[in-house]
Amino acid sequence: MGRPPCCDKANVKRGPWTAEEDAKILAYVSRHGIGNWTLVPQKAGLNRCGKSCRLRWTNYLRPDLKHDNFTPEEEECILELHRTIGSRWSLIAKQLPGRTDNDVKNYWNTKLKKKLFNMGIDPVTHKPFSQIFTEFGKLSGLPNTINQNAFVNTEPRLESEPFLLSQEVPHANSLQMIEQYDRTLSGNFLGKTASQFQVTNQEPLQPHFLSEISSSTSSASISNSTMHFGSQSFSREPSQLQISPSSPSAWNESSLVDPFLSTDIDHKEEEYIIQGISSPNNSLALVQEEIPLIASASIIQTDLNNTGNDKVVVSGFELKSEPAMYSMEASASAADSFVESILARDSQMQLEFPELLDEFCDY
DNA sequence: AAGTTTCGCAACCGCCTCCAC
DNA sequence: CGTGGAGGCGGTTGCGAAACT
Repeated sequence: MGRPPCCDKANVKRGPWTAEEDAKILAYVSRHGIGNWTLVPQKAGLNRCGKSCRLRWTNYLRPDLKHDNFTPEEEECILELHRTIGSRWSLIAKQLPGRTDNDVKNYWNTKLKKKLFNMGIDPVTHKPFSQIFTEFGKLSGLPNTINQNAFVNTEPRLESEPFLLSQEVPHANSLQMIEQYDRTLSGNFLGKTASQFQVTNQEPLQPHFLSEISSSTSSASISNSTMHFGSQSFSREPSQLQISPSSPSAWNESSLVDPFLSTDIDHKEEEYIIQGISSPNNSLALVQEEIPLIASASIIQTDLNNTGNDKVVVSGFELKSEPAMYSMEASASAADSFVESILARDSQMQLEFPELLDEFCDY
């Protein structure tokens, strides 16, 4: 039944191809074109599996292939397409003339994945790690200190000193149009003034992509001297820090699920409205008026371990310049209808079923 | 200069769908 | 209609080159 095997799998040659073998494939294809690859080894005089011949041709010998480095435009296209459709390398490669799915896959695995990781972005979801951990903390009910301490919060902190938060200038990067802020502030915030604690933070800011803004700005903005995080806002009353709980309706229900309920931890995790925040030193203020900031989220935790220190995690994006459109715009116009339909579908789903897309389409 | 580690990428592996038999 | 190979694809590996110690 079925077809006969294309070759004697046990006795075909494997491993690197020689120039002579390459020449045989090239000669065969130039004479007969591409057809049934199972016949190629026999007709071209090669002791190789037909599948291996096809791979050698499509990934290396094809005359239309580029063998030079990926351009910044190609890189941005890969990033944007991967963010949208995930690791569908063949679809991504179709948008990059002269590149194979293997090229794109290798470039992703060796360069882009690390690049994103170093920028504080999860290469799978393309979201900032801090956002993922925050969301995970809310979903699982884990106290967020665990998440932050484990993955994000490595900054040194001094407590019971005046509030300080420096704003370092990040390094330049071609993809970088905005800067991400992820900061954990420590101190006993509730009922305290800024002079009663200090937060230092000298870490360079992490760059981030414009694409993340769209999903995060709906609840965040900054205007003049007030920074708003959803229902929370920071204003600049001199030398005063006031953080007060929002109304109970603003509490995140899921965050109240505490896996450690059986312990003696006094679980007070909740969301707050931050009515005021300021610094005794304007040059080191958390928010300086002249910096355009688009914030994404903030989590405040009160003294989960009765250490006398509350924690505030602030995430935001500083718009560095007028955002140029990604090369995706150009490439999409030339994209084949399949990819376009996927992108259109995802956009439509994002509008109609954002929860579904977040949950099931995190490639 | 030699040894070790990391990087880059070609090639292979294994799974899935399609389709010839 | 069932079987199993071809073709396609994404994931992984192995090895030579480059970088580092």
